[in-house]
Amino acid sequence: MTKKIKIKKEIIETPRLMVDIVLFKVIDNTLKLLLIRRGVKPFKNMWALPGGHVDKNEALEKAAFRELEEETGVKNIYLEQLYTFGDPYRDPRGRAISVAYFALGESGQKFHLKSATDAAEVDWFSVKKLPRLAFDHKKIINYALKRLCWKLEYTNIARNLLPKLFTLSELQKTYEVVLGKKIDKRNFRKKIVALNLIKPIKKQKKNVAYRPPQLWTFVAGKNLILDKRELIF
Amino acid sequence: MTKKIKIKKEIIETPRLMVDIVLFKVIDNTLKLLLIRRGVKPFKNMWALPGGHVDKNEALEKAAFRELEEETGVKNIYLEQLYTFGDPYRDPRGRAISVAYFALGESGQKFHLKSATDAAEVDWFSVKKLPRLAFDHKKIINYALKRLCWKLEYTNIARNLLPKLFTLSELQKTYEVVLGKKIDKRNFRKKIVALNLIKPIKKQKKNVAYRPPQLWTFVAGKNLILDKRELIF
DNA sequence: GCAAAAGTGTTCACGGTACACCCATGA
DNA sequence: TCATGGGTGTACCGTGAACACTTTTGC
Repeated sequence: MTKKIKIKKEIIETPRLMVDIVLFKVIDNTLKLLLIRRGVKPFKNMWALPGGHVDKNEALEKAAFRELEEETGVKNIYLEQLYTFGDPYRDPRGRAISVAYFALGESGQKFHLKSATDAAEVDWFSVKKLPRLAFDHKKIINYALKRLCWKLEYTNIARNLLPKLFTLSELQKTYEVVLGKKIDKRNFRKKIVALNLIKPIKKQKKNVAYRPPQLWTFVAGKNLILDKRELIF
Repeated sequence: MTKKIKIKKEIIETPRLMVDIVLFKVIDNTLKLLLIRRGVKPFKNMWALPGGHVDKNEALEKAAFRELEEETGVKNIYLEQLYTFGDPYRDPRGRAISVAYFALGESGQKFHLKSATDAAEVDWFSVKKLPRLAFDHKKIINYALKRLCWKLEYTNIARNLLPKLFTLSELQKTYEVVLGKKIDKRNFRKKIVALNLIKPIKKQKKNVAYRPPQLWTFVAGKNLILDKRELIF
């Protein structure tokens, strides 16, 4: 070890700080998330969440965006902080805490997945068929899944899972896939429309071999919490 | 091997990791929180949240308990993680991120407040009359207040603000003080009792100059999320 | 005309809210 | 007997859930 390290150690012995990102996306009517295959030790060749170290003067969120793009090529997504995992033994290399981020990609959006030195492979996995995961990433994912389900029901976060224009059936399908349950079509439409979060646009979807559906778009340009739960964030 | 050392070197360039604690308690029918007057620079003599550095191999929650006790003498409280604040310029000494914790003390509980070298003074402040605060602590407190209001309505977290035995009026008062609004007595009782979270015990409160009230206690030994919101955590 | 998804209303149960009076005790 | 907080019930409204048929298009 160099002298520099020694000095730093004396000043403040602080844990390493990292970010990990759980990126969800609905693909083929399935809720999927993005994983990388680790190209380096520890857990080499095992699947893990994209993530890495926070730079000395880098905002946490920026580190999350950067690591995601470096390791997977993904950018332009919705991102919010999830929870900070700090178990002293969660990383075999030594103490490291991870600020986990929760991210959503638009259903239609094409990502140009690319791998990197430390991410030998990148791929989408159904949340129902996850491989064994490195570190405590399984725990982080479970937490993210709960957050996603909750936010879908009590916020307009679905906007980040859908393209600008969509049909009510597509919206409903998104809810069903994420929540893992069937929803009554009439009740769903009534409720969603009553919330005034989406509005119909003049166009209809064309060239479908059945009655052309109305296209809708989200009204507000930002993410909202519905009713009293505005208190949460 | 050389490579390994190189990685270590990079890792050392990590932000400092700290914890801050927002401890709430109801005193004299007012929602208060615990602050320290800083005994050291920066922000010397200014009021701030209790908190400090996380030790190299210390769990985050443990660091929060430790710092709180060291700086204020307070122990045996309810604690949960709130949010991680990581703005690069939040600390004038240089990059530091803070994992904020949210804590609750029992209304009757006596704390032996004591000051320390870095906490020259310790005191409770009404959330409505807070002094100017060091760092971004005002922001952290606002966030904690929202979390508290929300959790009070959708979880049984009130258990941590009250002593083992309490009257329904005391419970209602706690809700009113935290939420900052009057609640109808009959509706409150109906709702609370219907939730089956509390049960009456045989004893009544004695030596009061009016009809002696029934004493109640929380049923479950742990903290719960009510109804569908079990999804959140 | 048929396949395929779009679109549409009513009924019922339950939880939230508004609202006012009598009760038990100590002084 | 009075002052003080304790304790109780009913009526109304809005939201959530259950449930089935007609419509519009492309082929």
